[in-house]
Amino acid sequence: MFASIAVPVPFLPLLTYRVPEGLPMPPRGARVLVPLGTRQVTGCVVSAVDSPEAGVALRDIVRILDDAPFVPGDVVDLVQWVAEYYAAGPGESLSAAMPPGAWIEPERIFALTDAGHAALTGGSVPSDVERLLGALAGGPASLRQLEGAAAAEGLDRLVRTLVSEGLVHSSHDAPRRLHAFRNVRIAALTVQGLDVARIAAESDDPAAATGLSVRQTEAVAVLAGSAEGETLAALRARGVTGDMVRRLVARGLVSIREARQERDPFAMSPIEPVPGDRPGQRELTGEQATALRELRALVDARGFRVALLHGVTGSGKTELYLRVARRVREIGRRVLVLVPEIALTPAVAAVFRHAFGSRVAIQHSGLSDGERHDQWHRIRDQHVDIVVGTRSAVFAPLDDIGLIIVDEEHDSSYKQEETPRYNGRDVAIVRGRQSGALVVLGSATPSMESYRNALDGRYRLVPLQRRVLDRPLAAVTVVNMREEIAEQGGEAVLSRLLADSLDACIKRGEQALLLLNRRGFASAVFCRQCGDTFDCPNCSVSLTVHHGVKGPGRGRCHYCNYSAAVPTTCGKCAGPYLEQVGFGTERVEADVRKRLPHARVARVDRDTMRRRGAIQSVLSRFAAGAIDVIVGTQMIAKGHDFPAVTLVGVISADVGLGLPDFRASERTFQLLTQVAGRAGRGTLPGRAIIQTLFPEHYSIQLACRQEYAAFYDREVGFRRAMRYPPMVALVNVVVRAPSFGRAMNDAGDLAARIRAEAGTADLRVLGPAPAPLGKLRGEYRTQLLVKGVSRRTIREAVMRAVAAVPDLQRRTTVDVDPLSML
DNA sequence: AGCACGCCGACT
DNA sequence: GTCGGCGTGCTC
Repeated sequence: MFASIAVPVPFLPLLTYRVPEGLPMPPRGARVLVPLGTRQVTGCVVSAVDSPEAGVALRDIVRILDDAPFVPGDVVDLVQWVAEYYAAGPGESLSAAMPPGAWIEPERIFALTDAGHAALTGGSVPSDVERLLGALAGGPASLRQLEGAAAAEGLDRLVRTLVSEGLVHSSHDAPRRLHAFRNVRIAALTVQGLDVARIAAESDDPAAATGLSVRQTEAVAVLAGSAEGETLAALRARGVTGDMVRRLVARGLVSIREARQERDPFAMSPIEPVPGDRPGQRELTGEQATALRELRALVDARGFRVALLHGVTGSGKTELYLRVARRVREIGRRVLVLVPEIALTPAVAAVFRHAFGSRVAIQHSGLSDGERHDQWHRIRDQHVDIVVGTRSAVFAPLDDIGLIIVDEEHDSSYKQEETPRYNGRDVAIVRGRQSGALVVLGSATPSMESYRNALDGRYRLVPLQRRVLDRPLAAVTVVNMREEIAEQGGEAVLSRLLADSLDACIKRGEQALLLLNRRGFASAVFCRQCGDTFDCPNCSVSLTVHHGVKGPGRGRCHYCNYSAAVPTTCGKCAGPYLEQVGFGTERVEADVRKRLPHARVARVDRDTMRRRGAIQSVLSRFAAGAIDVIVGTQMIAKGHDFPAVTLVGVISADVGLGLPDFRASERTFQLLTQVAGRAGRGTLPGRAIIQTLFPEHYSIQLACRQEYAAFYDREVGFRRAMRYPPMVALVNVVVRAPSFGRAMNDAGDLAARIRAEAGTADLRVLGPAPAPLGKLRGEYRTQLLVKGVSRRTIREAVMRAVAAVPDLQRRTTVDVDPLSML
């Protein structure tokens, strides 16, 4: 018997291992311990193999870790699809579906051989060898343990030498735990203990009646109050020490059992739906009712179907999600809800939790490993009917899925920017097909891909064109910043209109959001004398000036985190005329504070929101009215519902437009539409002010008028003319090398090979060209864009070309359906 | 990704 | 002379 195993090592294909005599064939999805080189790693069974290919010496499975599937079979299927489609290894793809703690790697253990003992007693060895052998004479030890005993310098090399000389033997330790559950110890009274408790309770002098000490009698009384027992930690809090418990156990009055304790993410930060907004109870608009009827019919049909729910901001999509989910539960199937970044949009999770209670699990990267692990196991053990999570939740071990919701389906955070470079939305569709589910893609600004599919009839288009309660859309004003600069001079951050509106807004007791998709104080520093810029030494970007709390500020690289003090004189010509140009959120915050000293301002970006839960705290203070203005990056544009916000200011709509990316217009349109939708969600009318240097740009114009269809038509024409997605399939290939020349050469070589591999297929290779980030973390990067009709053809040509050049594989990244070209 | 091997410059 | 840097190949 043989098994095909996925191991968590990049680029490695499925490997075949022998199932040793006496062991059963492990089921598909079970984890096994296998030897790999000198290591022992966890692998996952993908299939049984009858007759392996000749040519490789097969090794034995060391141990079977699960006798039932760990990863469910359909998730293994899904992962295999991901591996193939996104040109990633089977093992690294499977890692995306694994809970924390699932990959167990036994440590290497070293022990003295007979020859080692002899060498130690013989005494004719160098002192460092003698010390190491001496440390091992006490018993086997791991490298970490040896570090304490022998010199750490060159330890691994020395150990390796001794292993090859036969003085030391190497093996692997047995994994101690196969799961990362947290166990707690619970103390409870035994039958005798209950008797004693009763005697104590009936007596005037309990201690004398029971023959125990006063303290022990108290402890018995405490335990008598809880039939299920108490955790040792809880007892300690009530003055019962561990020592006392031990004494009572010795007398046979108390027993201790181990129990699994679930780490509940909801317990840490209880989330309630926004008060005043009772999901699931509000009466539906006619449009919502029609949409609901359609979606319910698709649920009842129990077949695979994709619906694109195109609803303007504030049209009540969440309400619909909830009601469709209810229907799915009524027919006994399960629901998967994907959201872009749950840490930023707890609203959806709260709504589902509120409606469905404890049979809801959440899965996202903001959870601790322990919480994520426990949630995963709850799902797999069928304790959950609804999973709400970010992109990786698409691999949740949930059975019989009848509905998959992808909220804000256009959002770029569905794309994973490391291998496997999958798009959660697209994987969701594959999963829906696999389990015969309805997939609902929801967005006010659908991606070009999804809308095209809807127009072509592949997806059912379900429109929601009106806002609930017929609330009007925000009135949008575009401010031409060129005129503003002419008036104000220099670098205008806040236009007069925005500053005045902000002032008036706060004076009325209302709230405002200011958006700028760029962090820091200033974007760059340059010398007016020689033109030199203050750049990152490792990456091809200028350093961003950050001020932190006080002081002159530091330049920081947003890609590699390099940081240096901002110089006062030019590093090249030593001239004193350094100028800071461009501005980010820190500068906006400072300007708002200066112009509106009475305003209570908070900044929300990656710099201020490092701490876990920091966002929650700012958002709840904002909701409570303790903050007037939030200045932030796109973090604040997503999903939140703030009824008291009546003014939204976009400091610069041009940030995204400058990027060398064919999706720049689409992104700008989406962001502006979303952010304008943040204003006026309560009873008060909203207003949005958009500052730009290009007031005529179609993204900006059409976003202001919320004209999605017109934007789509315009943009699709551009994509067709330029042969970009969704009109063609696109694969981005980035080659890294220690020098620019080598990166260019290798990429050129690769381009020629891809063209040769493709043969007559309809395929075009653009490049090589320097990647938009030509240098990153000290490596030079060049790029090929491969366009074609069939992804399969492109992928196969690229894969064969890469494989043909030795050593290129580890320096090449293949991105199928890239979302960002950086 | 590890890990081993092997080549080369930098020291005692 | 060895020590230790890192480029290259291999992992059933």
